[in-house]
Amino acid sequence: MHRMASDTAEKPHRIRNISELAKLAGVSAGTVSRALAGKDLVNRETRERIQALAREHGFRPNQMASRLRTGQTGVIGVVIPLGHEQKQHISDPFFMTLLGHLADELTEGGYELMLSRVIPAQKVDWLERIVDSGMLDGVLMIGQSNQIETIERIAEIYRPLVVWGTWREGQKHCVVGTDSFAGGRLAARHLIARGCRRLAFFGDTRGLEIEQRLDGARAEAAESGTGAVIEAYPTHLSAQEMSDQIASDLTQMDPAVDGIFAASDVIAMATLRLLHETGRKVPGDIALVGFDDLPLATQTVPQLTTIHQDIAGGARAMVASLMRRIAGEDVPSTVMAPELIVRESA
Amino acid sequence: MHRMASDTAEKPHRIRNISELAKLAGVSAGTVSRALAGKDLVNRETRERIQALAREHGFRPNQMASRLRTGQTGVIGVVIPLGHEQKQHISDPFFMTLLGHLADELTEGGYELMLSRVIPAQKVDWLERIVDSGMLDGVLMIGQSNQIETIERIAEIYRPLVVWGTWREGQKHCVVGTDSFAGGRLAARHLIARGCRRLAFFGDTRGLEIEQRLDGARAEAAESGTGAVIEAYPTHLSAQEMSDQIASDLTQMDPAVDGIFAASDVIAMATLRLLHETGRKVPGDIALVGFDDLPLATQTVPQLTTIHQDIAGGARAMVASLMRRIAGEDVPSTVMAPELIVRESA
DNA sequence: TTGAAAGCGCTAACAC
DNA sequence: GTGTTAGCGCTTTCAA
Repeated sequence: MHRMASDTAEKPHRIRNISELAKLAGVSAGTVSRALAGKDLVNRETRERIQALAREHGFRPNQMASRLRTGQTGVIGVVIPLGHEQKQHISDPFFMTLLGHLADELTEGGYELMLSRVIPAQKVDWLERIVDSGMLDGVLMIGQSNQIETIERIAEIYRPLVVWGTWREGQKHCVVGTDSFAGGRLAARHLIARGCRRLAFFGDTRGLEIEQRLDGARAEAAESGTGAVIEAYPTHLSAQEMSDQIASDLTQMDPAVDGIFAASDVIAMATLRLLHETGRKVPGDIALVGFDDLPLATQTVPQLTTIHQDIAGGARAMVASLMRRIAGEDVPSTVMAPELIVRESA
Repeated sequence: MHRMASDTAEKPHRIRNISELAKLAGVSAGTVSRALAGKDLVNRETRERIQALAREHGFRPNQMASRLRTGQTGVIGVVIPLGHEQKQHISDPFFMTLLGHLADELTEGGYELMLSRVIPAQKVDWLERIVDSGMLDGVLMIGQSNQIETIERIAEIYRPLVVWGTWREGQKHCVVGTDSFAGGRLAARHLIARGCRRLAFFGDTRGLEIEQRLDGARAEAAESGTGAVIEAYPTHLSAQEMSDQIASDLTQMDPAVDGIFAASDVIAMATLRLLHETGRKVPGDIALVGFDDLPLATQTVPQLTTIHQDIAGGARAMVASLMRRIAGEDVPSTVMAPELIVRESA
């Protein structure tokens, strides 16, 4: 019944496009376009009148058309390739944290974010499809997975592409990431320094970054002159499988293992729980170092000693590099130094 | 500039649009369009020749143009409004898990996903801007925050909108979510059944869902006839502040508190650690129930007893409802039943 | 300061 | 089967 009141206002027929608004305002479409864009080529009075009219009718110019016309999409693609581990969920906390920061940065820069979670194995030309879609001003990739060749190939012909990941000698594409090898060294050095000699590495080395973390740790062990050794255990990335895998690794591995380097905080957290269940004290019986320094690393019992990656800074660097590449500049890769954060688990 | 040798193809000059390809193939643009779309109106031989040519030159039709023309964007907007808690990061695990599932569902349905993280306070017409952008076939919202009025207003005029959240009597917009009130009841009932009488609730009740969880718990306590009482403590959502807040709540609250209902697993996890630090055993000294049943709930020590929300099922329901709304159907809200998962913390 | 007109690249109705 | 044509809704010269 109170509804009647609102009907007294003449039913504002919905404006569908700029020329309908133009007709209403008694000007041409061009003028409306200019007015709505806030250009000062149009008379201030006319401009404000048109803007008011648009607001009143809830009209907003069609972005698709505008973008087609200008050739600028204002959209950045963020893609997460799931190459070697299809079960890996997009909700992987590290990716999500990075995605969050990316979203913040992009939004701030006035860009929209188009998210693709792709399984490269399903389509050979997955990346071509994305960069050639005509919908994107640039592409940000989270993780290289096992798709380095594809990335290199596309990077040759598509400049506005920046990838999160570890840098490798001689590569052509622009990456932003932490020095995984150095991170691995840091972890092993800490473990060895506190007396560990038989180390276990938990992680899926099919990914380049993880492989380099292991390589770094191995290099450190070898050069330590302590005779410390590292045995690697492949770890699946999906939650349940990871748990099962770690549980079985834990029972089957050499009981003399006194230190574990987990390739991520998520793996470390699962390991922590499983260790607790089998009655082994951390760090008393076994020391444990994680990787990433996610927020959750401070919430475990004991808190995780881990290798810090500057995720927010990385996101900023990715977006900054991408912007410069969109502008035509050639931007080199960014390698950030990892940092050991000593908490309680090692 | 003159075109000297056009046919010898010494340099694979990049094809820029459909008519360039048409010229190359010796057909019209229309035919190329049809061929590339795989329509069987064109001669199979011609079609294959054109497709081969396109592949050879790495040509892909401009999506922006195609979408403008057809009026179908193939893009779904996923928006996360950060109303009452601007510090809440997009990487909130619950949102991210839901987002992951949404991405899976949408990708499967052939849709792209455009992600917006918005702070409604900064722009009154934030939702209008999104739905009127002309870039989206539909919008999915994760969480209602304190923006119910805005959502209701837009839902009246924009049909393809589905929101994750709790359902409230008389609302107009389409939500998919768990019955928060029932979830609150479940948590309180369990706590009371195991003997707790002085309960604390940790959560930010400015969000409708959280408020209803508390209401449900209070209703259950009142009806239990046991004299159980619940005191609520507001909790901030950003990681560090949350921790500090809980720490101070824990020291200041009535020492007789024997059960805690945390509004989310993330809050529960932080509480667990803080309780441990102050030497209180869970569930021995204090029982603890979380909410959400995120993967991390199984990785804490002790594992979290929590209220399960079917996130994957919810994502599926959201996408399904949205598709039907896009098709013009009117789809009612979906309320899923919460489920108590008893693990170790209570 | 404004209007007219020419597209951006693609699709689909209508010819032939 | 394939070509022609007329836009989708907007921006931007070019004129006036």
